Amino acid sequence: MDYINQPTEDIARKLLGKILIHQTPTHSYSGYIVETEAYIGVEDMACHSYAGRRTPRLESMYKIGGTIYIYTMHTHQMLNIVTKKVGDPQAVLIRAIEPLGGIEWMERNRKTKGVTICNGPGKLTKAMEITKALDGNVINGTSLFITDGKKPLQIEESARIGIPNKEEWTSKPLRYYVKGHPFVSGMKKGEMDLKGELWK
DNA sequence: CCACCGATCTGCT
DNA sequence: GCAGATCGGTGGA
Repeated sequence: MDYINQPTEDIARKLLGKILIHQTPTHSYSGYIVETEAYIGVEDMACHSYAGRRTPRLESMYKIGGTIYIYTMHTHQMLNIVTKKVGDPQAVLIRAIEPLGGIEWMERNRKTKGVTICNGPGKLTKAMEITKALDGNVINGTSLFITDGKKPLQIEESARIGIPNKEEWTSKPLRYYVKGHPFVSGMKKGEMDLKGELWK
């Protein structure tokens, strides 16, 4: 997977279906990525690095594509994969996964069962024990990995979640998800495809 | 030092 | 669909 020499939007699409793996000393967690969002850097009003903003907290975004960037808000950790070259602060936010391995431990970490264990950016990091300790490391370099998985049958686009008052950036279709997948955040029952026709 | 503000989540309408 | 909870990062004084 090339995290440097292609547009962030393309990387966000291609991450759908890939397998995210977190190996802790005691557990192995994994799941298919089913929802992502692209953040396009200094021109993107919704991006943390908008207008070249640079603070200690954002430093990882300025590193090489493939770097892990983890942002904390409202006590939740959010997992991003940095894209592009050094000094071009763009990233893809991983918003939801379909659990594959370590499901019982995910349920224990989240104290619940079913789709709510990881159908949102804060939920999946809690489920997989992903913490700020990984911030600044490179994907596939330490304990967090992304490997090839499946291909979505159909990719749906929409505006990003939770981005009000950012002019045209509020409505740009920079959110991508596997059409009909039950683990996508906010998925309504009527929009779910329960016949399993989600992947190629 | 202190006030402001979310790339959220949950629960209720 | 919307309000409230909740708290660390950030920037101004």
